[in-house]
Amino acid sequence: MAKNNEKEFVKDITTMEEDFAQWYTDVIKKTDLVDYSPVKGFMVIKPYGYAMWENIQAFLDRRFKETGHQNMYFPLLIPESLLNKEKEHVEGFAPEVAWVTHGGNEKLAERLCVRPTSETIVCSMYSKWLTSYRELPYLYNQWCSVVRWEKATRPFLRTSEFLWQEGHTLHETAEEAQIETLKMLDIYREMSEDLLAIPMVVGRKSDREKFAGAEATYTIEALMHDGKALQSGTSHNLAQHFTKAFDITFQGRSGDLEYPHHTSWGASTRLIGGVIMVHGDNRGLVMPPRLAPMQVVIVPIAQKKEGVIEHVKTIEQELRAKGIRVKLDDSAENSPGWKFNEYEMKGVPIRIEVGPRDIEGGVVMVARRDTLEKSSMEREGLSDSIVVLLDQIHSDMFERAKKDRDAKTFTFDTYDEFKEKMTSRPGFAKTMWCGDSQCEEKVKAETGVTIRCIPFEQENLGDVCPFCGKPANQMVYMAKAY
RNA sequence: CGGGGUGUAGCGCAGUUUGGUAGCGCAUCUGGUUUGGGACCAGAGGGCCGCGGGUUCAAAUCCUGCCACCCCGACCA
Repeated sequence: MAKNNEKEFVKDITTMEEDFAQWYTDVIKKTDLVDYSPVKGFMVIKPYGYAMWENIQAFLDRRFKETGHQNMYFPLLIPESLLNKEKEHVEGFAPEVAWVTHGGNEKLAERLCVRPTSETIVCSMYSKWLTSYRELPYLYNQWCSVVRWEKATRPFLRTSEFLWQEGHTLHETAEEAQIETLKMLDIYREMSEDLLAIPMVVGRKSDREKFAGAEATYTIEALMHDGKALQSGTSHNLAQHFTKAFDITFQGRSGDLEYPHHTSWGASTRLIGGVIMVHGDNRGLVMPPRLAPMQVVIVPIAQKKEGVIEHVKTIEQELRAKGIRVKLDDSAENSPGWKFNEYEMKGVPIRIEVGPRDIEGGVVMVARRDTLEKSSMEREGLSDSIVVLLDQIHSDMFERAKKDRDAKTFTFDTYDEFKEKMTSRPGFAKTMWCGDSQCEEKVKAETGVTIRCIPFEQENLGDVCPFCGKPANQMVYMAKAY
């Protein structure tokens, strides 16, 4: 058998080393995850991409419900007057909202914005509903899409419309709201690690980077292959900013009227972009097994030979009975070689090849997408072996991603060293920081690097801010961001 | 909003410099042989060359206006 030739396999995909942005575009197009629509920045998510989103939804939705949340649905359109009620919020979002100005041919008396996020419409409804502390907490979530008129768009990473979920909760006390904020952040971290196999840096946003209208924003941040960071989920403690602006009150235990404490949290289809850029390689996608729409593909060899199809069908049924998402590709149109390449590009975690020789020997050939290793396995007990292997692939992928992230994480002593390292080998920079927004702004203006996160897991790297020389008592992660 | 690029068959592209029958690869269809890393042979179909105006005997090609998308920056999940 001919040795695999790298060039032969990547003919359709630009290599990451050559041009990372082009690699990303090639991968999503060739693997049929999305297509561009007639409207700039709006994309069609095709079945293979949407199945990834469905698996993310299923994981999160289950965890939301396990933690007491219920789904509901709020309207797409928000009157301008509502959007304007919270000052910081409207300043943050006004530049990028889409407006509806006409109904049919009639000009509307008040224009309506297409939701960029739903805090305002949710709060206006909550203010009608809430009366007593006995009704708290409000634990609601919605699955929907939002629109933000972006100037520069990339499929999944930044689109003008994106799918997400947004949770909106009300609590009697500040302590409860803070607990909720962190609980939901932790569900995002758990989803990322257990489903996507992506290690996250977890912590709080600086004031400059926090959500418009939030008291505090918490975030999970992932590092991509090219050394840029991706904000992958956020949870906001909104305190009483919105509940006061929208006059949401309840009669408390003491009998006095009180404002509830408020949280919101969201994760979007952007996560799919993260999966591609954390795990992908020059052959295309590498799907983490629990997220993969297809976990195993079976490719029969010499399938017209007597008994081959019948044999692979028994394997298919056994795997399916174990709850494995399996596809048997017995189409006659394409050769086995074509199928190998196709499913490799699509990132299917395990490929099983079965031909007359294997049937004879009571084995199958099993190829791992993540390592590209190919070995033979006993036909007897195969489905159990595959279940174990899928879990092994998940943890190997997680560990590999973590190693890659750690290798791209660095410390430094001087601002010049920081600039040099950010240019020559971009990634996460760990550093002490003074806490001054002006210092942060200056670094961003000069280098394009921002504070991604003030991590919960702090380390003591000294007591001076290397950017301005002022005293510093907190460590931050900095990076260029998507 | 600045800089760059691209619009030609379902997809990817050549042809534009120097105007003269609209091409190539893949895909599709027909028949046959194949199948352990993108099979082969023979045949077939498929086009408002982004849109509008102009120059010319003649425009994918030259001039002009517009539109769209992609990439890189500034702004943002």
